[in-house]
Amino acid sequence: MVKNCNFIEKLRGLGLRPTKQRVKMCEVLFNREKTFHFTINDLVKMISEEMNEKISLATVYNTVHAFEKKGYLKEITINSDKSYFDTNTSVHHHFYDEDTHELIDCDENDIDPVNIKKNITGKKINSVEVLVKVASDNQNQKKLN
Amino acid sequence: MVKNCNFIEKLRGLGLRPTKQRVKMCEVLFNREKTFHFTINDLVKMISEEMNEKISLATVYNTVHAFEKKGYLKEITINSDKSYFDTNTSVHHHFYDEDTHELIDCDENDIDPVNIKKNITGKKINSVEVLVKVASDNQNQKKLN
DNA sequence: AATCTACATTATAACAATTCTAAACTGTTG
DNA sequence: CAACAGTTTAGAATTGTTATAATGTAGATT
Ligand SMILES: [Mn+2]
Ligand SMILES: [Mn+2]
Ligand SMILES: [Zn+2]
Ligand SMILES: [Zn+2]
Repeated sequence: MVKNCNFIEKLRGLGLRPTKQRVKMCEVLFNREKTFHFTINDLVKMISEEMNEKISLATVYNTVHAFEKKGYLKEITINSDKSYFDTNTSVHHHFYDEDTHELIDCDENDIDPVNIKKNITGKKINSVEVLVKVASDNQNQKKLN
Repeated sequence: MVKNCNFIEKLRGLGLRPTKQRVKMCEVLFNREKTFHFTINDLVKMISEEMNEKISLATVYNTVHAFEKKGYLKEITINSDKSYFDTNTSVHHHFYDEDTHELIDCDENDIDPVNIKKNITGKKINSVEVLVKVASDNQNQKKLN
């Protein structure tokens, strides 16, 4: 799903009919080098800009959830106002820029493995994810006060 | 705010009038040994059970936000469906039980300090929080398949 | 104690994100 | 080319949250 433009076959392979809406969404979502983090609204905006025909909001929700269910998108919880999604479906860490509300993926070199020393009886660990919140280091602005 | 029942003085000290709604909410929220994680709905339910008079939903929202602003509650983002709040306002890590949807605080002994090796130019780190998702270790259930 | 006023509570409306519904449409199979 | 299951769609419904504006009240002022 990460390679080039034959999303039609890829969708079929997932048991999803390759409608033009889905193919367009694949292009927007998966035809890129880097991880993409987005909200439904971001996505609707991008699609309507790139497309001459309009795509229904319901379809965007439907398709995002279909891709999520198939394991090609992952929901990321940053803030309870709205859902974020991520084309990087692995367990991974994030930086979150509180000024720009931008998410940045970490790779293995960015954060050392997290050492969990507690275990909860009868429970196994499914994921360990770190969220690092950053904001502008406003030394300059402080001087203004 | 964590001690006993003279919340009236404590509220006044914060510049908040000690109305009976606020005092009741203090009792529910802060009269406990351990950290308390809750949603607005949890709280409304608990209050209406403990109280003979009813309290307005708007007041619960107002008061939770007032306490948050004063630094006695912290919003925790677990899931984008609804907001969670935490009586532990420090930067700290959580275990999240995906079966019971329960949050458990970590203390310093539970997780080693997280070593962040990346820095983003012009940005400073405001917080580093780990979310460990756990679920029942269902070896037994697997045998049933 | 009565009055005053800024702050609080309340019911309800408004709102935004998301999900549901049911009718119209379309990709696929035979 | 049917026929059918899966898909899209507009709009309604639902949910969590915030705004509004009328009423109530804590605490100060007289
Ligand atoms: Mn928030
Ligand atoms: Mn969710
Ligand atoms: Zn990511
Ligand atoms: Zn906590």
